[in-house]
Amino acid sequence: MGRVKLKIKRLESYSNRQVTYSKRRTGILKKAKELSILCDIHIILLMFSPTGKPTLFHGERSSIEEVIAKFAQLTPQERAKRKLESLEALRKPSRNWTMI
Amino acid sequence: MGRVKLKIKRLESYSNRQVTYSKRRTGILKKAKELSILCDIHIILLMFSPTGKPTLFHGERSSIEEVIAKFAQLTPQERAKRKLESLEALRKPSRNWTMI
DNA sequence: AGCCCTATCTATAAGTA
DNA sequence: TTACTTATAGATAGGGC
Repeated sequence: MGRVKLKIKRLESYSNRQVTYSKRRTGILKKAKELSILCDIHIILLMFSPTGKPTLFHGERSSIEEVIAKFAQLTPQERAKRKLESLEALRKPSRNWTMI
Repeated sequence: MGRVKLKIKRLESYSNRQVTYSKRRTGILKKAKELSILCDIHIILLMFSPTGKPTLFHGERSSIEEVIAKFAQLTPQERAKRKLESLEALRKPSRNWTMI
């Protein structure tokens, strides 16, 4: 969608990967938000920049735990039992996150 | 991106939400795949159709467990210890999933 | 319920300052 | 580099089968 048609393969230049990530991150986040609103659905988008910085998007209706539990088709009982223990770390503050 | 500019709000009609979901799902999956390849990054996209059918995309380099563990900044040791127990259900077969 | 079409809107690759 | 611009490629809303 630019001046030139890109081949979809790993960009050679690191700085190019950063610039492209930055631009496309904005775009895909917008798409995820629009989709979640228009169609009233649960959605999770989790991605890492080339430098390793994570971005998490989830719809307004749901936390990441809820969506993943839904995906795993856990019953509420199972969910409570397991407590989605491994995901609790996601709630720890003071991380280099972008949470949306 | 169509004949008319859509207002980004919940679509009134259920059938319309389904149709729009189907179209935009294709689009956002393509974006996720392109981003993961171009920028050589980890990414997870998990979404549910209006009927509740889940779709999971993850880059070729990583499983959902790996990406989420990375996000949670678990060490390999922690990861092994916890075994990401709650996510094991994701591996169960014969679900109504689209895994990509 | 899909699957094509295409006018129209949107994202973005390079370019520019 | 940090934005901003814009020509162009890409996504999609509504319509037709």
